[in-house]
Amino acid sequence: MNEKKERIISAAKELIAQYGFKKTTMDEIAAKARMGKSTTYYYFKNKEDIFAEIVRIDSDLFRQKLIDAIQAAYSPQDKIMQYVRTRMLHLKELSNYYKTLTNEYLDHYFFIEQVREDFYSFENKILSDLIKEGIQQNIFTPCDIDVVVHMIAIAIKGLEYPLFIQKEQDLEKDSKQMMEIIFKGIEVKA
Amino acid sequence: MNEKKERIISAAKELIAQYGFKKTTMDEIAAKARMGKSTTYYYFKNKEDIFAEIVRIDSDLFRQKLIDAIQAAYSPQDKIMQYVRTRMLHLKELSNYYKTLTNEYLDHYFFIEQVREDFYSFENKILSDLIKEGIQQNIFTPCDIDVVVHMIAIAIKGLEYPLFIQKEQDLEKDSKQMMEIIFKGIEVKA
DNA sequence: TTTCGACTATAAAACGGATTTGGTCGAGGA
DNA sequence: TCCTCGACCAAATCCGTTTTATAGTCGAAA
Repeated sequence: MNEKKERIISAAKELIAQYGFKKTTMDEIAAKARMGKSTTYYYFKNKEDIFAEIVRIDSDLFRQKLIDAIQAAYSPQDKIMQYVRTRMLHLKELSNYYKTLTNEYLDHYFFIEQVREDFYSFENKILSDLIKEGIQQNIFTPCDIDVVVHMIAIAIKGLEYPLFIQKEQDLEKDSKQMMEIIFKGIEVKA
Repeated sequence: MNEKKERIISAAKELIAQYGFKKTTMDEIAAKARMGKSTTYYYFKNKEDIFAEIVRIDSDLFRQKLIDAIQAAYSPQDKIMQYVRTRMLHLKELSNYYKTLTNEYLDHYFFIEQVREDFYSFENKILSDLIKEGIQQNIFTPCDIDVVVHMIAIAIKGLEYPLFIQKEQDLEKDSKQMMEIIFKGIEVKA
């Protein structure tokens, strides 16, 4: 990516993070990037394209952080726990990306659905592999992996909820406790 | 409650269920209840009060169904499972009540917060008691009850999510599987 | 190849008058 | 005293119109 393109992305990123996609104008983006509005159209097809690029960058960053978190952990339990923890902690920082995934007024943009699906697949693959690994190591009971992954995904949705309604919550602690219960259960062992 | 009041409630309930609180006018409610608009003000302080009463009635109904479900079950596990299952299944039917609890454009009405808090306390109490019961019967491991209840509440939020975004989902199956995992955990028992 | 000012078409905002709507009041009926 | 309602009000909402803002184009020029 050349330097001009980066200037546009950088400007748009800041503006959109602060004012949202709709309230940010191409004039503002161009001004902040120190060029005429028309010039931005030399580098990007349209406004939506700029946004798509920003989301793509955030998405890659987010995934990399998740992968790093997993690799830094050892046991399958710890890997899953770090995955969930990292997911929660970074989600609120990556506001553009998160808004993209949740804000429904963006639904009609074509690429959004793609981004959501891509992340869903990514998450599904990671969790499936970790569960599989755990079963092979005789750490997790043999089970329907898809069901377990689906349940973890639901639990994550629940953990995400306070984020969604902007309620302050100890995401790290909640994530940890939730995964602990999913690992151990609450019944007395026979 | 006298007969006139019931006529107002009944009329308002149907209209609001169909058109929503905002789009339903006092004239319509009065007409459907076969009385002059002014008369409705003899029985209720204002429009909001009518709505509050409807929500209160739905709320009572909902709670009763939950209590019944618990009493029909035996083991603590089954009670909790039936609680969650019943909660999911009836939530979408009680549209007025559910909208009240989730639709944020009602946030500014004072009584809504109260309704939410009341239900939260109710749910908390029920779940706490069931967990406590399970621990006493040596079925659940001794643990921080508040944490466990909080985690179940989060799991419920996650299960609720498809309801919230109107996505079709097998709530009954998901509820069952989720609770099974929370009871048993996914780790191999030592 | 890159930049931009001038331009266009359309979507959104601003406006203002007409209408609707939540709520009050006092007269009158049971 | 309890209940009902028509007439009324102020505020909110609606709706058609005009004005403005904005995304995107184009051709000239550097």
